[in-house]
Amino acid sequence: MELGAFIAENGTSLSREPGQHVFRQGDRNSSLYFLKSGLLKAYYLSADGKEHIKSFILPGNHIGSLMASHAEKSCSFSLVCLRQCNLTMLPFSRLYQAARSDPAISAAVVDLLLSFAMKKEAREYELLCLSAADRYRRLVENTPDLLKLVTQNEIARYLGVTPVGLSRIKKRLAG
Amino acid sequence: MELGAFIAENGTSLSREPGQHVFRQGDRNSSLYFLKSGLLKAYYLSADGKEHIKSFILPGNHIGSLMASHAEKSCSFSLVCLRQCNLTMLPFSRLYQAARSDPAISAAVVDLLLSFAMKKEAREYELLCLSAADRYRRLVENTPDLLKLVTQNEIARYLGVTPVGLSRIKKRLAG
DNA sequence: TCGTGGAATTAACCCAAGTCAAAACCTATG
DNA sequence: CATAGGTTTTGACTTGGGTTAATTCCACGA
Repeated sequence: MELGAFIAENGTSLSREPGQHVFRQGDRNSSLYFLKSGLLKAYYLSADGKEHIKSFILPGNHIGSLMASHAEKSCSFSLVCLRQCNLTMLPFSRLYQAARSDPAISAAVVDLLLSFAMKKEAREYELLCLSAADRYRRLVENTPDLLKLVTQNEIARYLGVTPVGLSRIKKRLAG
Repeated sequence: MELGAFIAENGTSLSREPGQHVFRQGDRNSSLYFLKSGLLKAYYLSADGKEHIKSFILPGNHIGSLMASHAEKSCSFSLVCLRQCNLTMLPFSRLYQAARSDPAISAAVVDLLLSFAMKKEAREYELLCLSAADRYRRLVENTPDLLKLVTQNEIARYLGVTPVGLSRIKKRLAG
């Protein structure tokens, strides 16, 4: 992958222990992160202290705050390690600069944004059209491996229900 | 705007009457549409016949099915005119082709995808973290003009509640 | 093997929102 | 005006999920 090579060459490596943050909601962080190994959790913390999980990031995937990178705003979510993580960090600006002169990089950036947009669109669909029970069923079907990596507690907050709620949903589906 | 000029030159114009579709859920349509005037509604129709509104498109904005354009899939939603519409249509492929040779176009495509991704991300946030009442309040604050353009019925399905539900929410907020 | 702490389940209660159906309200048209 | 259409509101009932707190389950280390 072109982009992977570029990031590997130009980015800086970092590693983090479980529980450590890569960045926090409110930070100014306009970098793109590539996860080499480990497991990340991207989450929102609402005013009343409730956690809502935006996504889990598995090795081989990218993450970064678009808002902070492009809208002169601060990060709208936090990024924390659930496992020991090895990442590569690269400022978005450096990537765009490279894209300007190298068509292959440019195409890779388009691909990256595209796959990102499609993921977000799929999630929008699930949150808008499906019930919590349906979302859980889908998760079990599509990414059963994730269930083994994180607690049910976190699955619940990813699906948009409370842990208690998810427990009941499971019971209903099983019964 | 570079991109606007390119689309205007290379795209084909079309117009549609209220109620007519630009494309339907299940279609193979890999074009990007630019709305010159009118009002569009992008919506999902679920298996049990329920409509969920993905977004409203106002003049000056773009819309198209990323899924259909890039994942060899069919459109996951339908696009219909709520008013008389004037659009410009351009196959995504033509855009990418142009982007390969013209850095300005390439940058514009990146911008387009970026703003698209950010919109989707904001919507994901609202659906995941906010209550229906909060989403309604936000809508009233941020896009009050939209309330005048579409029925409350449609606002409800955009917010993820039933028309009856929204009526009650309004009452509660007012009381 | 026993405790200890976190995770998951269960129970009891409440409220928001769905459903269905009826009523009230518009707005345009003949 | 009067009516017919669609839109919004209201009512009565049901249900899914939140909240809190108690209980059970489990994994792990002393």
